[in-house]
Amino acid sequence: MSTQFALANASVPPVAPVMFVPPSRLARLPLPAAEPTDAWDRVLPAAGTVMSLPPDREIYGEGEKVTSLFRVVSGVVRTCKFLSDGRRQIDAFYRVGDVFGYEAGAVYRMTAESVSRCTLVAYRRSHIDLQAAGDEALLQQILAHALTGIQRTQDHVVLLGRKSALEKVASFVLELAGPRPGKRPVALPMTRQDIADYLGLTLETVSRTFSQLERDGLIQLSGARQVILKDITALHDMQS
Amino acid sequence: MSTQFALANASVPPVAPVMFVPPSRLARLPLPAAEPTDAWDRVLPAAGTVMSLPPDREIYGEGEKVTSLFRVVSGVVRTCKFLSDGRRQIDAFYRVGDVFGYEAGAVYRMTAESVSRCTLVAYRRSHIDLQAAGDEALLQQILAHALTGIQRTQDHVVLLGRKSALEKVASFVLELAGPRPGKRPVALPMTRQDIADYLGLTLETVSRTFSQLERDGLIQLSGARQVILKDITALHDMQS
DNA sequence: CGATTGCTTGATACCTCTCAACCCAGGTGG
DNA sequence: CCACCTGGGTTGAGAGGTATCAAGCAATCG
Repeated sequence: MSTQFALANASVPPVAPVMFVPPSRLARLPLPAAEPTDAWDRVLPAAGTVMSLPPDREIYGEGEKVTSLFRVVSGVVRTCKFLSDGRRQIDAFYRVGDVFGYEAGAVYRMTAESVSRCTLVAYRRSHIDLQAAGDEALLQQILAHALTGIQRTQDHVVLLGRKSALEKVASFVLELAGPRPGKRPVALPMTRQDIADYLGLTLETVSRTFSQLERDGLIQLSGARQVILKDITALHDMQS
Repeated sequence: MSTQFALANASVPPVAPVMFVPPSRLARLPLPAAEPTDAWDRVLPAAGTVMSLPPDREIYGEGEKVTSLFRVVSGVVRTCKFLSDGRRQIDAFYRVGDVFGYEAGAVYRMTAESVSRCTLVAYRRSHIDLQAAGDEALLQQILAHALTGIQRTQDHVVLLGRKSALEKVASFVLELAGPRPGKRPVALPMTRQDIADYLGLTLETVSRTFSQLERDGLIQLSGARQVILKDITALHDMQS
C-alpha cells in the first residue's frame, strides 16, 4: 500500500486530454509507483484509459454514478465534500501510485479534483468487479486497501477533533514528508487553501502557523511551496 | 448494515462476566438485531463467547494484538484514540447489532470501551479468517462492511473539520434518532463528555448547545439523557 | 507592463475553551 | 428517614485561539 501523500511530478508528458491506450502501449508507460509493486498491480487490468488534466479540474462529483476507479500516474488529486453553503472539507490527497474512487455503493460519495496538473489511468469499475468475482486473493487485497484507508481517515479524525493549529500543521508536514523524513526539501503541491480545507482551518491560520514554525526554527520555507524540516524531533513532539 | 447508532437497552439479562456458550444455547439467545438479517449473520460463526460488562470497561486497547471481533447484543460501545496528554477523540458508537473490532493489521488501532452496561459476543478473528478463506461471498460482505464504515467516518470528518458547535450537535441528535426520526424521545446513552469527545468539543459547550437548541424550540430535553426532536426540519437545515 | 493569483501579515471580532460555582438525582450509612 | 457524598449536568465570567476583514507583496501570465 502506498503512502497516500506525495510531491507532484513537476512535468507531465504531453498526452491528449483523454485517450485510450492498448495494453501493449501501456506496458511501456513509465509507472513510477511509490513502491515497486503494490496490491493494485495485481488487481487492475493491464489496460485503462489515460487522462491528462489541468489543475482544479473535476474528475467526478459527489452523487454521480460510479463508472471507474483511478490510479494516479503523475500529479496530485484531492477528494472532498461540500456543505450547502460552500464550505469544503478535503478528505485526502492522492499521489503517484495511489488509487481512488473505489466506492461501496453505486454513486461517488466524494468529489475528486486535480490539485496540480496530473495524469491518471481510469479503470472501468465493471471490469474490476468482474475480475474480483473470480479471484479471492484479489478481493482480499481490495479489502486490505479499504481497511488501510479507514486507518488513515481515523487518524484524520483525531487531528480534526483534538489538535491545535500548530499540531495540525506539524502533523501535515510530517505526513507529507513520508515515513523517514530527512533534510531533503518537501514540496507542497497544494495551495494554502487546500491545506486549510484538509486541516479544518482557514488559509490565513495555515500561513501564520507556517510562519510561526519557521520563526521557532522547526521548519524553513523556501518559497511558499517548499519546506525543509529543520527539527524533526520537535515536529514529532509537537504533533502530540 | 445497521445504523451504527442506537439507544442502549436499559436492562441486561444477568449473564456471568465471561462465559462460553455452545451453539445450541446461543441459538436461543435473543438477538434483537437492528435489522432482521445483515451481512454479519452469514459471516459470524454460530458460537461465540458472551461477555457482560459494566460501564466504562475497556474491551481492548489500542496497540494490543487482535484476537476477536465483537457484536453488540445490548448496550453501547465506543471506540476512541488518545493523544499523549490524554485528549480523547471518540471515533464511533456501536449499538445493538453492530460489529466492531475488525482490523486491517494484527493490532487494534483503537481502544474499545463500554459506554453503558452491555453484553457482547466475541468471535475469534482466526475463525473468521479461516472461514473467509473459503467463502468469496463472505469476503465481499466484509468488504461492503468496511466500505460503509469509511463512508460514516468520512461524514464524521466533515463534521469535525467544518461544522460549528450548533451544527455538530444538530447532526448528532439526528444521527442518534436514525433515518426516519419521529416524535418519539431519543435516548442519550452516553455522557456529555462522551458526546463532546465525539464532536470535538468540550462538555460545557455541548451542554450549552443543547440548552440553546431547547431555548430555540428545536428540541426538548426530558432529563439530561433524553431528547425530543420538536422541529426536525429546522434541525436538518441547521446541519448544513 | 498591468492584471491576476497565491501568500503573508495586521487589527479586530467572535466562538469555543477554561475555570469556577452551583444544582440535581441517586446511593450510602447513620 | 434524613444527612451526606458523589457523579453528572448546567450556567456564568473571562481568556484565548482561530476566523474575519483588509491591506500589501511577490510571482506568473497574458
